[in-house]
Amino acid sequence: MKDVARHAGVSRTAVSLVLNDRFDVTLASETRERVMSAAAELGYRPNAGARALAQQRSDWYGLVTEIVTAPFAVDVIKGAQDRAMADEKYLLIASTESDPVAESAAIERLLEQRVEGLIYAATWHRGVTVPDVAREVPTVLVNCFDIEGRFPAVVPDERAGGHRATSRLLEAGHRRVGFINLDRGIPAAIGRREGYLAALEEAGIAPDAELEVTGHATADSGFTAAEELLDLAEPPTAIFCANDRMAMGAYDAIKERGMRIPEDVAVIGFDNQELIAGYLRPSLTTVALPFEQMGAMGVDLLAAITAGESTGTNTVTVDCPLLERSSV
Amino acid sequence: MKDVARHAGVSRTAVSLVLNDRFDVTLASETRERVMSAAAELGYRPNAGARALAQQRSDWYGLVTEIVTAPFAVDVIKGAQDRAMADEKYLLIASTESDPVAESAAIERLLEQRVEGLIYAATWHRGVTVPDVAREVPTVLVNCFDIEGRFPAVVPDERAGGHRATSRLLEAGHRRVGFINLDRGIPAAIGRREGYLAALEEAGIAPDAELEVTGHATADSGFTAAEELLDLAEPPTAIFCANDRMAMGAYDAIKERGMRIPEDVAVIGFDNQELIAGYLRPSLTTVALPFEQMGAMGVDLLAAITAGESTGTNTVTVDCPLLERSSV
DNA sequence: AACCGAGGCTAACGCGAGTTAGTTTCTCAT
DNA sequence: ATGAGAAACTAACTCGCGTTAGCCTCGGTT
Repeated sequence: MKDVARHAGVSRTAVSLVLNDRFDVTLASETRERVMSAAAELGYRPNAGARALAQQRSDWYGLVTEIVTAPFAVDVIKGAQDRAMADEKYLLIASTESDPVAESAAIERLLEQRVEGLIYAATWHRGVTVPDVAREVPTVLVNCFDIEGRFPAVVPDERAGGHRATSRLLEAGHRRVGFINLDRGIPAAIGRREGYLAALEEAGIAPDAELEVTGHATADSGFTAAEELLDLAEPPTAIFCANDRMAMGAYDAIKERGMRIPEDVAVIGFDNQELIAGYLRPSLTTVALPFEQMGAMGVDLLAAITAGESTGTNTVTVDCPLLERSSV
Repeated sequence: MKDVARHAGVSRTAVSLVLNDRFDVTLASETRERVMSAAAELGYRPNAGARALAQQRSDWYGLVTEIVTAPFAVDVIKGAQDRAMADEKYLLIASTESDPVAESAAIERLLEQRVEGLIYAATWHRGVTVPDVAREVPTVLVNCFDIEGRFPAVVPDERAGGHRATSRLLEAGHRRVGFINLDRGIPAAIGRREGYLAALEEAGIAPDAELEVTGHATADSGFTAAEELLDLAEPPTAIFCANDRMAMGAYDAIKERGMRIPEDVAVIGFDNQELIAGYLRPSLTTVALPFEQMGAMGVDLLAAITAGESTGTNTVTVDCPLLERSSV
């Protein structure tokens, strides 16, 4: 900056004023131009760190997530990143393996970088305990919620998603809709089931306990669960699988019996794992978890909080859209 | 820091010396302790930005990658992140959509943050053109190489991977090994084919052009290609698919004919996309692309370069391990 | 008694910016 | 001719920290 000043024949102050578009201070437009061209000529690149020091703000948010090769994490990162960039903010990403100690350490490192806020994202929707240090700056949870309710959170609307999937099958004319749920207790299992039952009720269909089975989130367990359903005296004509992996197993079970999808049995999944849903044959209609949107929403919330526009510990739910493919 | 100094009754200089473990300067150990406890008591957290300014080094590397949402990208990030953390370095991640303009802009932003080096990672192995600005700092390419050979690169050993996959099938006793390759021209297709042919030759088997077909990286094309192979007068007893998605399609083709995997036809994939390989039934034996390792290696290379230990534009190849599952 | 060196510590400068209080020059109305 | 005010700049301080040169004290030598 000193060089630019010398090159333009002005003070360093002037350079700073010009480069920051400070029009409240009067500078001859001829001077402004001289500075601008000097900066361009010298290839001047401002030092973001020095600016952060002087301005007492870093323009950074920290994103803490269990990267564990989970395909989900990336979408959150991408959503957050894009939104942050639009706000001229940067994202410092810290990956943890959900080891509480390492997690605290990672957050402390982010705090040393003077992040203005934290986004704590989980790879699967659940209650979490956020390290105490996180309270030093505004913190927003994404795809998870604080067990003690101390932080604002952004979570997917599992119930609406389950409702949407089930309704889609009912609209297609199915009356016996099987449901392969996830292990009980987790928010996804609870919410999706509520949605399933609500949709049935709205359609005036009494729920049949026989049609509800539980898998364990794997393709194998989906296979077993689907067999169980197809073995019923009065088997379902459609199956709502609480995740795509189980749907993948269900596909095998259906095909092994020589039945066709969707003609004989319609299938709908949940999660929209592209690699599965997009490449199964036929491609899988499924409900998407809005990771990207949640990431963006997290940044928005953080921005609102740091700007003092929002506060408190409210929870925002994000809609889960249905992606129509060929299995219904 | 000033507060800590006051609280401990020493100068700020002393605090700095203590906190940085500068034992070359003599300080009474009693003083050191007083400073340490004062810092702990006040919950002092150093300002990384200020330190960076004073020391003229940021401890940051920039990681530029396209569409972070590709399942591959995460592993590179994770590998790089973990290795960087171990070196007390931080990673600033910038995602781009492989739009040259946006890419340059992203790199410029990283340079403003004074990153000490850049890692430019691609989601699929290929030649790329890196924006010129990248030359301002040490830059390493990961999973891609500079068309003009100006940058050092870390790439997977496609040939060895293809060789390994084919050999595995030959060892299992197969003599007619089909090969569903990717579209010609890309490094993955070329390398994997070379490995395939080399393995055949070593086993004294003459390559049969009939056994080599081309797909287009999708499950559907894998299905079609597999049908083509199975329709041969003398069909293969094993199929090496150049990626897992095509293997997914091949599975369907094989199963539809009532044949079993691996008893009637063995299948081996490439890429190790967990969601596919791990959940197919039977699970897919496949060759893994060492993304995590390449990310780590990228950081290592960068560290070596900035330390002046390495230089030049050499290309490092990383081995692709075979993951045994149940399809062979 | 004068000198010396080691131990223990700090004043002061610099890193690259933003910001404020002030100075100088010019113009115009009185 | 005299202010007064606007226009056009700049000196100097600050942010939080690392670093160097130097200061002071004290014990031991010659």
